[in-house]
Amino acid sequence: MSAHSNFEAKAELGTNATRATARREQILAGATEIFATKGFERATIKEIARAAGVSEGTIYNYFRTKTDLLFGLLDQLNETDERPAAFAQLASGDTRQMFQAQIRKRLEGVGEKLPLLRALLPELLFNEALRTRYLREIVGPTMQMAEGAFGGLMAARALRQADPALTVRLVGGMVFGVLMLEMLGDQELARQRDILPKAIADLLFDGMAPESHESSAGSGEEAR
Amino acid sequence: MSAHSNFEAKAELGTNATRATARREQILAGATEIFATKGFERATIKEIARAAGVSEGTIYNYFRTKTDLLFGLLDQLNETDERPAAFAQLASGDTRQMFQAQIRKRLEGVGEKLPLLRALLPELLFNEALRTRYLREIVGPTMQMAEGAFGGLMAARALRQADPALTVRLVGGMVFGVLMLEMLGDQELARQRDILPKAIADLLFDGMAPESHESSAGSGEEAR
Amino acid sequence: MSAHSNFEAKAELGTNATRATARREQILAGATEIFATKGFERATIKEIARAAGVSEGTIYNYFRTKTDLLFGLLDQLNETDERPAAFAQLASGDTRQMFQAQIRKRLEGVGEKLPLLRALLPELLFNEALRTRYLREIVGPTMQMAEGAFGGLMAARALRQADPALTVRLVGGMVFGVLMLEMLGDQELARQRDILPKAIADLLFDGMAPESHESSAGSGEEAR
Amino acid sequence: MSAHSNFEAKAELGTNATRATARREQILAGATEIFATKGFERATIKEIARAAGVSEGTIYNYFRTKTDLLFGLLDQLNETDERPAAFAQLASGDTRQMFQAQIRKRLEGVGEKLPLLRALLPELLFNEALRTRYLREIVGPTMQMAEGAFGGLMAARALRQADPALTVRLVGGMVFGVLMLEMLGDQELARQRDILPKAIADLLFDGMAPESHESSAGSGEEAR
DNA sequence: TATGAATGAGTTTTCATTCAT
DNA sequence: GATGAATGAAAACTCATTCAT
Repeated sequence: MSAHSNFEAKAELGTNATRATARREQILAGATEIFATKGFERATIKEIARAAGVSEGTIYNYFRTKTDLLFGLLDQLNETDERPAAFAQLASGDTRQMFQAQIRKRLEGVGEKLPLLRALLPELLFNEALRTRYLREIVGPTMQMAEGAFGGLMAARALRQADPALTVRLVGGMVFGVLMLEMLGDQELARQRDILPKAIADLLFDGMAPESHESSAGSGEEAR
Repeated sequence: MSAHSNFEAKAELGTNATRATARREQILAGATEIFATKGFERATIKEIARAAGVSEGTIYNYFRTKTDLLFGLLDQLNETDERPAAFAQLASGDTRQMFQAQIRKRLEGVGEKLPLLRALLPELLFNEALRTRYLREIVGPTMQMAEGAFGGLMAARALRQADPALTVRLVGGMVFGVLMLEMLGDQELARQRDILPKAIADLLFDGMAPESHESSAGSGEEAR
Repeated sequence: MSAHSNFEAKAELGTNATRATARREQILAGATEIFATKGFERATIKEIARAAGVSEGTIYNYFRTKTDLLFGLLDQLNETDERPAAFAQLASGDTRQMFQAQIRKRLEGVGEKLPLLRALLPELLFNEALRTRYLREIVGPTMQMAEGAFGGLMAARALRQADPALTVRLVGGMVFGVLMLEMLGDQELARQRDILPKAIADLLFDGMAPESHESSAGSGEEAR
Repeated sequence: MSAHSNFEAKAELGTNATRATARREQILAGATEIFATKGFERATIKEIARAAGVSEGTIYNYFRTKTDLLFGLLDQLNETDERPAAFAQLASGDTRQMFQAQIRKRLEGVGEKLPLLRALLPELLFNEALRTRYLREIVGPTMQMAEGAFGGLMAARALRQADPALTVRLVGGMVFGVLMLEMLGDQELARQRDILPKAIADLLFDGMAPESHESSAGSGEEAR
């Protein structure tokens, strides 16, 4: 997204109510871009305004402070999320296939929101209020949903017996950590990105039963 | 570490050469404390000086800029590391036990350096030079060593056949990600912190072979 | 005067010409309220608009700049003034009684306009143009009229012989200064506010003649 | 005081302890000058810094905020005050002469501090905290002292019988109000400034007794 | 005429860095 | 070497004013 890509956005604005919403999103897009590039503190309102195609003053008509922009990003993260549907399907069909597909979808979804994550993550470590809201609104619900799905699979003997809460955190942490490693510039991961879902699925399901071993070796979705 | 705990450090200084080194470390300790608490940008030299028990001017006798302090932390991360010895032992004895112990040790080691990590991590995302050095000096060597160890285990059929490079990243990412989740305030992980090494080992080794299954169920180090 | 008390004023407007005038006054009322509360600089057009029940843009249809609002207040001060009649009556009847009554009336009049005064006064010190107009249009005429009245009284031996111009300024200054002391929060004055006119009259007339002494002690209007 | 008159002040600084004090006063002098000229809000830190001969940053090494500068002025007003001695002498000698001399001294004293007053006065109306401190630290003590002195005179029959508290406020208000009128540009007062003390004394003492009348007419201190 | 969103100049304040002592 | 006062560039934020609707 170029720093000037939003300049014509004004023309597209519709009714009075939607204009405000559109303007808000326009600004948040600019903020995401700059925050993700330089981090929250090093980003200046001037830059964000330029990237969003508005004046500095306008930003303050929509967000009370620079920090409010950060919280605005959280809201956006919330809105663009279709977690609910995501895990529901896990329980049906060939579990391993479903799981692998699910992981792939999650990775892609996160990939799209990577800039948003890069923008938020460092601040989450230092801003207590932001962290609390993130935990309550994003991490918490996701974990609960996943625990349910994992618990279901385990009950159905479709997954190795273990503590669902812990397992979910291990898998979630793995996805999260692998993503961070990639953000940090690990080349190997970038290269093998396509086999990642399969590798993760293998790790989880190989422990299930003897026959799962061959499945790991020969079957499954090909890396795209 | 209290903000005033270093005030008397000056008295303990020895020879001329070591005095300078000690002073450097004194300053880096202060920097770690403050960076970890407030992040790099929000930390001020004044605060760091106070935490380190020196004056602002003195800091500039040892570090050219505030950013150099950050790079100084990297050096410190390097020094305190005994990675070499760490993975060497993996190849011998009961692999699973060793692995589990190893993971535990790693987690504890990282735990000690958590402040250092909190201080560095966010900046790694935005400071290209820092990131490059981190990858070259820390991540790279660690990964290579671990790849060697994992590769050895796999060759000895002591670990499930898979791409060692990818496996190492999955495991490393998991440790890393789980740590981040905990830093973000996940309560469940904090509660189960002691079983974590076993859970990770189970995940890795259960996929191995039929007999490993019972090992997962009955054996193993108890949670402390 | 509540911040929302003027919202329905629009409905009461009459002919085209008076509508404009009414709107002007509506705005000036809002300006007075806010200026008096926060001072000229700290008052914002947005606040004034809200207090006046109009939009910011509308204010600029009636006043070219924020400073023009200030000058508008001067005009209002002029209009509400019935100084002419005020001093005329001084020359007749029991001078002391009349004087005392007059002072009381003046104090009450000023009391009503206190917000206006609070709004204007500080700016008078720093805005040369405003001050000049204030002197020419308000202070000057008032002083002249009062000088005439005082001069008349002195000529009629109804008042101690003295320079009328100076005496008027002493009395005017006293009224003014006492008012300021009260605005600054002096409690004693607030408590004795009702006897003030008598005390001032006593001060002025006791110097007249021997018999005025007892008048000071026993007679006179009671404090309400 | 010109905007650049303090540039060489730095050279005159002495010991470490006094340097800080001198720098503080240097800054307060600049603040007084600019506040008195343009008012608190319109004054900018940049201007004050230039007038004080320091950089903007330096001001913030001595005062936490712009408002703190204002409170610093209050402190200065306190220090330069020799009220205590002032009223003590009233009780002795020819009361009227003493009083007149006292008023003259007060007027001169206030004259010196006129810039300080101009700087503070408008803000006193709108800044509650400032006003409270001003009342407690300046107005209150002054009034109490004067009440004592006036009460003493009245008890000694050297002054017309009246409520001392109210009388003090009338006289104080008169001095204050006359000063304001002069600040507002009244020419008459500027012209008669020298006779002011006598005129005020006359007003107060003529009400005393028959023989005081001639004193008012023929005697007394000549205008300088 | 009335509206209120948009603008950007101008303000206070912070803080890395320098340098005289 | 050590100190910490001085500096001024740069940032967040405010608000009078404009102007399209």
